[in-house]
Parts: sequence; C-alpha cells; structure tokens
Amino acid sequence: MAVTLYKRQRQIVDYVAQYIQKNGFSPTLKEIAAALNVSSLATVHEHLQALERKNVIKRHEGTVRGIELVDRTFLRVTDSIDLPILGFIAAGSPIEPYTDPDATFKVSPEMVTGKKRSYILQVKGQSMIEDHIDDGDYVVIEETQEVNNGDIVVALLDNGLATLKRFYKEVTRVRLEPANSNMSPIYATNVQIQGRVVGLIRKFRY
DNA sequence: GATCGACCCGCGTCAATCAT
DNA sequence: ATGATTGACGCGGGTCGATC
Repeated sequence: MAVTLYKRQRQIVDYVAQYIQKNGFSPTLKEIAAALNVSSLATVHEHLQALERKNVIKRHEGTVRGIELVDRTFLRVTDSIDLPILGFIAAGSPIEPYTDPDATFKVSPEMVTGKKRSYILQVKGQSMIEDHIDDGDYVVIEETQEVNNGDIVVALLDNGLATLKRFYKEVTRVRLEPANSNMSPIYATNVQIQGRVVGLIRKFRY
C-alpha cells in the first residue's frame, strides 16, 4: 500500500534518513527545523506526527532523538547517501586514518540498512581475497556489535589492532577466519566487534 | 469569492538534564 | 537542592494555493 508524502514530509524523511546514516542517531526537532529553514519546532512536530500516522517513522516517547525510520521504501528513492571514509583496514594493523579526513563516498541507499551508522574503510592487503575483497577495495561497514557466525566483521583485538575477517563464535573463544588459504585464522578471547561489512565498492585500475 | 487542506508561526507549558 | 537550559508538545491562529 503506497503512502503519499507531501513535499515537506518528504524532505523531513530524507533529512532524517541521511542524518541517521551519518551519525547513528536521529536529529532533534531543532536540527530538523534548521535543515528545513523553518523557525518553529511546532511545524516540525506536526509533520512528524503526520509521518507517524502514515507509519513512515516511529517515535519513542519521552526520548530525545527518538525518531526511527520504519518504512525504508522511502529511503530507497533518495538519490544517494554520503558515507565518511574513516580509514584503511589491513589484516593486523590499527585502523589507519584516511588521507583526507573529510572524504566521503556517495553510495546508493540500497547499500545500507538505514538503522545504524555506516561508514567506509579502504582495504589493504588480500586476507579476504577469496571472498572477492581485494586490496584497494572499499567496504561499507555498519556499526554494530550484533553479528552472526559467518559475517565479515571489523574486529578490534586486545592488542589494539584491527582486522577484517569472518566471525565465528566458538565455545570459549572467537575465531576470525581470513578468506585466503595462505593465511591462518586468528583465535581470540577478548574481541571488540566494531561493525560488519554490508557492502563492497571497487574501483577498477587499468 | 468561498472553502479546504497544507504549511507555518508564536506562545505557553512541561519534563529531563545540566551546571552551580 | 535549586535554577537554567534544552527538547518536546499543544493550542490557537495566519498565509497560500488549488478547487469548486
């Protein structure tokens, strides 16, 4: 059942979706008002109520920044989302900051879930080559600690080093499995999951 | 011209959080 | 503990454009 959004409501949905992608939480009414160039928060409030009635968003009562995008079909028609490129990820090195700290990559909204903050890392090395993730590729990371066995994750080891591997929970430890038959898995008991890979972008180099 | 709906505003109020 | 600030909400009312 298609829902019709008016121009302003459409703008609010687009802004909220982009904001959540970028920051991992929703904007305040004040921020939305500023983005829409309106001076009254009541105006924003009214539009949000309308959007909630249409089941496009959900608001968590009594919570600051409690707007959740329910209907992701509206996210899909936005042109693109700017995701920050945070750095380089290599097997067994700390995440190295990207050369240009303000660099972003425009990606299709299809590339992200729209529920959590996402960002991009550039891959160094070929530890995931058999999963078709090559040196120089860009991976889209969704910031989450909730991962399943087999997910490709960004894991922070207890020595402070970060790595991109497939995640497998074992009885007493975690196995971080490379996709490269020349490399061995990493076993660790104390692993911090930074996020999981939800997309891959490749520039061909000739 | 009258009506209607969308959009917008100002003002007052309340609750939560922060600073002192 | 208290006052200030911030974020959110409700209410009444105004403007504007489309439609009849």
